[in-house]
Amino acid sequence: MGVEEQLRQAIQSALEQLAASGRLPTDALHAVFTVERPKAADHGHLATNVAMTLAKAAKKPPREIATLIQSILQTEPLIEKVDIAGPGFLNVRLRPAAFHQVVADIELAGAAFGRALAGSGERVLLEFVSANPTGPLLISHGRNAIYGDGVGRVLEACGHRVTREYYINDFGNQVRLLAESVRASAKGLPPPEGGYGAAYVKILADWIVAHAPHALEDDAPEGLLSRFCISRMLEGVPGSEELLGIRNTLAALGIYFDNWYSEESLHRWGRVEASLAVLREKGCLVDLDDGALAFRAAEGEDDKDRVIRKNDGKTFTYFASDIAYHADKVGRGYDRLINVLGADHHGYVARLRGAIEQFGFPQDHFEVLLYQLVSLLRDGQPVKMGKRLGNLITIEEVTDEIDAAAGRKGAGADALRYYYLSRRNESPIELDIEVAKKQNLDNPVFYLQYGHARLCAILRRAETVFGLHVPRLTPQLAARLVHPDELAMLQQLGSFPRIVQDAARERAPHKTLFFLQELSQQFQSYFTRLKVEHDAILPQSWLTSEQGWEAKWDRDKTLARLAWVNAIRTVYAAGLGLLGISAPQRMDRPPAPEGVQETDDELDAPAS
RNA sequence: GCGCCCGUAGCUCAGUUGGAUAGAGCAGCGGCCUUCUAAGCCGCUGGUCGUGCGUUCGAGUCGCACCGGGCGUGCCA
Repeated sequence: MGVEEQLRQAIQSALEQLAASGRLPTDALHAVFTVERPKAADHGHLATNVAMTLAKAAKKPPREIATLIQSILQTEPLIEKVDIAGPGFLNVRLRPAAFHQVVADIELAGAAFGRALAGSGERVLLEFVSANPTGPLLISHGRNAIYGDGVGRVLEACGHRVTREYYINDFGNQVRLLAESVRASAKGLPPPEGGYGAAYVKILADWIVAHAPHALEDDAPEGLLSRFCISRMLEGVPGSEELLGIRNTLAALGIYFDNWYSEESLHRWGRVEASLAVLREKGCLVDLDDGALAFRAAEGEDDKDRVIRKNDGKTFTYFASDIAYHADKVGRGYDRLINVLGADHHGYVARLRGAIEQFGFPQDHFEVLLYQLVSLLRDGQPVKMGKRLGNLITIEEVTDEIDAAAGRKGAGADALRYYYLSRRNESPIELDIEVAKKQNLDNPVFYLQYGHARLCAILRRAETVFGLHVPRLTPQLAARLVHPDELAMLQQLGSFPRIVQDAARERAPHKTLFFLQELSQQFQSYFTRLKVEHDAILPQSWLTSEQGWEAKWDRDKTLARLAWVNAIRTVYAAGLGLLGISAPQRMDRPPAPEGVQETDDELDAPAS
């Protein structure tokens, strides 16, 4: 348990005592208050506003309530001092032992530290990405993929059972247009009106000519040619650098789906008609005068009728499929349905909600997580990107370049994940493609990973050079952990479970990222300071070069710090795991760029 | 017109169900490597939190109005 939770419990029991003795009203027990680390160091380790939030209900001035609570808290063995400040804040100083407890929790839980107990959660269907398989995944799709997966990971950490699902729009007009564009390309003709003209269409066409030429003879809308096109878009064209396939692109980002759900199958199995029959039964279908069929949501759900079948009497809109699809989701018995959509779809949410309600699913368990769109720039200029235009920027185009700059496969995926997860989903993003590709060793994601690698390096060196394994933090060793920075970091580690829960509850994986950023900063600052102060964790050569150095060596302090380092490393790795960012055990110093020392010469060189 | 999202340092963004003197990264300037990884550390510079009212002990945070930007308001997906 972190110190925040310990203090929270102490306050709660203090309130119980005060209520029992009649010094506070009984509703004080339900007080809502914060326990937080104050920004100013002289405000102690923790501060709470409990006296202020109670003032109204207790009909007493905040400082008077604060005095009551103070007198009880001061008897707590782990509390050193309690001050009353300002309008009624309680500032609390803790004894070092209060901070040490979290290490035992981390030792016990290991990589599972921060996760909530299993079994307490819900069965969640998380639908995300679901990009049309009529083109490769673009950099803008990356936000959906990475945000959705981040939400999934953090929900899982809180005990929910998450099923990740990708809805494949393999039916209808866009698929037909892709197939026709491929057919045209195979014949050396330009794409049809509204068709696809990007380079990948040619690659698709070449593959089909080489491996399935008979498909070109099939003119049916959902026929062989469409099927081949979709499967190649999903699985990739073997040997092609440009058409890796959506599934492989996602895998390279560390994103895996449990289900790939076909829209076409809904039609093939009559699920669309079946779900419409249910709606007809409920009386929420409307036959329009021109022959079209529309859905009318319950009062207050949506503002107009939405067409399901066009006025030709036979062509279904995408909404028809979505009704059937969501009816199916409801039927599969999940506790919660979550859809991740770009903000450009938000006008669609009301009708979807209206339809789901008709299938008897509780409204407050259906969530649509909207993220704001990514607008692309190239050197500061807006880039217009459409699947029918030529200038597509794929995910690989960006990640490959970062891989190359960092000299490591996967660096680009880590960098992209960091980039998208470092913003709230409501925050619009302007992504300059040239800047993104140039992200080099200054990339903030490497800062995080470097911190982890450093921790690993300490533990590795302890073993290989000194034969020291990470010990359990016994009380004897804990007594050697008193450096204020060490205690502050333990405080930070203790808040991790709370951060994870907040991130899950608010569907805000970026909170984990900012937590780690702060942890990294604390550690790397501490690490350098010890070096300067000649108080390194492991014995240094200035010590070991002397005869009988071991007599001067504070072995317990080293051991205590190893336990401490290992606790940080554990939380670090857990946090990176929640972000889907890799946690390298080693990051060797990159070679110094050549020619750096020559730069002055140019300035000093006499003009010739 | 109406609906949703956003507006915080030069740039990119955090800001814990309203808390004390609003933070970080990048960029800029100045320092720190014979010793556990310098992909690092320390310091400095940088703010009318879009504007104005209101709610209260207290507002970047909540309410209203306005300004500015994005998206939506398709029988496209």
